[in-house]
Amino acid sequence: MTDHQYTPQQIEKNIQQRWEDAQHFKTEENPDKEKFYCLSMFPYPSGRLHMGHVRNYTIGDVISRFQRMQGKNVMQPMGWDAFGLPAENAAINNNTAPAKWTYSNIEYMKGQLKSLGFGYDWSREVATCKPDYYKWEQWFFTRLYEKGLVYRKLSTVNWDPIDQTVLANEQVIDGRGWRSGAVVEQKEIPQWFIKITDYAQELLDDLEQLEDWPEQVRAMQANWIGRSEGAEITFDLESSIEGNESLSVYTTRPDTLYGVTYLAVAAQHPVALHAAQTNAELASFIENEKNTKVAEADMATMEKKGVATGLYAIHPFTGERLPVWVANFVLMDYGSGAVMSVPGHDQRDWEFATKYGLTIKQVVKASTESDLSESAITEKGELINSGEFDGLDFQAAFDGITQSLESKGCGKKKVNYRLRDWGVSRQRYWGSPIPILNLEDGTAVAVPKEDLPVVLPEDVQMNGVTSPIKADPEWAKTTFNGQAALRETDTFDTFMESSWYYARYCSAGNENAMLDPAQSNYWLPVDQYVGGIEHAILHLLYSRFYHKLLRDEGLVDCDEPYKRLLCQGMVLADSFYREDEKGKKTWVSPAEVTTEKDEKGRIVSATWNKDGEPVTHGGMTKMSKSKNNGIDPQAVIDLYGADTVRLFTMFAAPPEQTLEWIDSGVEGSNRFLKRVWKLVQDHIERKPDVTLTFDAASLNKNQQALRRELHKTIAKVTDDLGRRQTFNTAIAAIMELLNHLQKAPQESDSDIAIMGEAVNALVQMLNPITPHICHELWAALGHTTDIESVKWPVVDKAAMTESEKLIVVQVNGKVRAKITVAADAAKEQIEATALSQENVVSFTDGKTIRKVIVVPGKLVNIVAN
RNA sequence: GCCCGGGUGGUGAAAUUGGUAGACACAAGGGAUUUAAAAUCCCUCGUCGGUAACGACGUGCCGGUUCAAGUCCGGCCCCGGGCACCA
Repeated sequence: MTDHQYTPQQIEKNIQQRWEDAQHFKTEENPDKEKFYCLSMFPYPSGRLHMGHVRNYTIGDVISRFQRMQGKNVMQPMGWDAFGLPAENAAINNNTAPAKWTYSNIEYMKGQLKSLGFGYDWSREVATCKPDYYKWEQWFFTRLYEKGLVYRKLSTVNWDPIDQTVLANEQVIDGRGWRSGAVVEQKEIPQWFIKITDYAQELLDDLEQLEDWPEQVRAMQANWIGRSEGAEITFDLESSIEGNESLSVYTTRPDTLYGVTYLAVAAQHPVALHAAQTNAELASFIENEKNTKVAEADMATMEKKGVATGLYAIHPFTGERLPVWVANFVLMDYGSGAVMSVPGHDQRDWEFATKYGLTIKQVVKASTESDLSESAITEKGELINSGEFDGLDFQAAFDGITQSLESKGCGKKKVNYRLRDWGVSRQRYWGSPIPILNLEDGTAVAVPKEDLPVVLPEDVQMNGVTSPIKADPEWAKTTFNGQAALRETDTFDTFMESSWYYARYCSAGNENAMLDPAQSNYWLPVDQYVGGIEHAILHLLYSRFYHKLLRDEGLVDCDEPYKRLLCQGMVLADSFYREDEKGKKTWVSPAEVTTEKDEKGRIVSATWNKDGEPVTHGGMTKMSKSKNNGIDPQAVIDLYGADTVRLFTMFAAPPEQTLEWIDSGVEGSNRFLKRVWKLVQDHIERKPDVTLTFDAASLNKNQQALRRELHKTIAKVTDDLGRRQTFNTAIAAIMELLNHLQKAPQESDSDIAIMGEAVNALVQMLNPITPHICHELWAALGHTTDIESVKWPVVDKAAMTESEKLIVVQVNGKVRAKITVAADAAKEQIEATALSQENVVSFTDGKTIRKVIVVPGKLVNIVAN
């Protein structure tokens, strides 16, 4: 017998304990059942769950429980993205070791996840900082190394000259080291790269398969990959430089070749460096550029600057002498680090040419009146001043000129990508060691499989400057085939761990292999992935890349890791601040503010509870530390229970939109659950006979209407939770149903029987969203089987059919009357009824009826004038 | 600059295939119950006019297609996100 009061805290604790004891959410491969793999992005164990986590994981749990109730074999795992810089910082601040801090956070947050009732299979839990996880990542990296997909090259890092250490980008604040305050320098050190560019085309092409991904994410990935079609063109130099007789450029506009009036190279280009040896002005320009890159890297519209090298190249078709310039807008790491400049048809080249008095030549006809002294003509069009190619359109000119270049051996079509290879070296401590040995003879080898994992020591002292494995000279020392060797002391980018965790869940704990294909091929691809939009590019792209690497290693057999993707929106809350004389804002937590509202409900004034003095309302902003407006989920769970938090989170906005956290809205959600509780308890108190049935044919009008309402709701909720994933409208439909049920009289046996049908369905439909209260009510309704293992309510089509329909009557598109007609009424009859309506008559009076449109079951539109 | 989203009551939103704009909820106002409060229940709630029935207007702006437009098309304004000297 259940309580008359809804007491979420007690109910929730009991059921969570039962789930845990019974290992209720543990899953195994079962070929007889359709599988469903639902994955939420695993959290970084920062200490406490925030509202963003709650939203993310509630969405995942609702989908999981819904799919479970569709009879599928649902796996929903959870783990920890446990490596990363914050642990190092926290360790220093708390005088502990990153490992200890991380493990205790995991412990706490795991408890929080359980208190929200998420149905995770904890037997598959992974923590990426554990050797049994990163061992396989290291092994896989050595496989890639052997396949030639990994290479080492010099690459730039942020260098703190006082601390003598490498800084991560987030440790550089306004160009200075976060701890030392020293001006950060750029330094070149050898780092490891994985050849993601080898897969650029496939990563681009396969985006088309991802029909169930948000369009936005696909567009962002396509932009990031940045494919462009053009030509590589080689210009002979007038005189050779250090054995090089030519200069190669990349262009997407080979059609404008006749408009080239100069070439431009990057400051780091070998040609530039060579010329600088005998050109002091150029040398200082190059030196200056080095510094500018550091201090003004974010300047979006930097002035176009350059210096002539004094060198000349020869136009492959006209033989003209083209001066070679060094320009600050040419990027060394895109294309070949050199461009052909067509100031007549490229705005950037035009600005540069105008500034330095270089020739501007028109070779494409302008469609409108354009003046080359105003700006470049960038549209594509018919060629002029281009010798034999005059009169060709863009495509014909593109093809003709590249073919001609190719036959002369000085050019060819080329596809370029914006995407760069993935640099995976980090000079941090709290990450997986890179499994490479540097031998005395200067060569590098992969750590042999039997010596893996290269274990990261966990019991360390952090000094805040140098990584403990770099600070300890002994750690790196080892041998390889009798030869002295030094271990790599850099660690992997943490994206390495998060790129394959989804697959490891399928074979979690396997000590003999990274993945067991029998398991991964049963579960993969992930059917539903849920996470934040902030991972739209890097994580999702690296992860897709890694999946293809796993496929090519024979560990998985599908092409893409995530079938359907849902990116949830941010969680916002009111923010409040106080400004001092200097304009510095101090943010006050909304939990400590009392607000006054006008009759429209808008905040007109706010005071800080601590001193009773006013604070300014800063509007609804993303919950963040900087705005001090984070709402602690734990406090809300303690007050209202997890079900209320889950319900509000899913109801207040569609999942991909921003969610405004409103206390009164949370109360409203709690109110709804209390009403559900009361409705079901009232029904139970009528002591309904479980065998009580009704004869569908002999129901009165109101009873029929109620059943119609119920079955329409079942159809809508099923579609909203499954196909549409608009959880907010599913909940609205259930609320509407509750409103109807509350008003339904309970006089006859058939009244009670219909109510029984309805409350059972309602509890089932609500279960994915608020599982605790639903499990409790389900048991109270006398069921002994688990609510999630019984069949999802089925739509009774007969109950949905209406004998009469409400039809809207419009005159010239405006509603003038509403009529009720028999569902099978003939068109003519509907038309006649519509035309006889008093209001319709008055609006058509004196007019001629031109046309009558009848949309069966919906509306009649009478066109008259 | 380029590429995606989006703009609907006091507020969050709904309207799925072009067919009753504002479901559901929050806030607000009024009432019942109560010694009182909380809780609960009932009513009103886009704007303007009207006691009402009802009417006019109304989905960022201008125009178009259509019997019918929040929804489709063209142009513009504003907001959010992503990318950006990418040749």
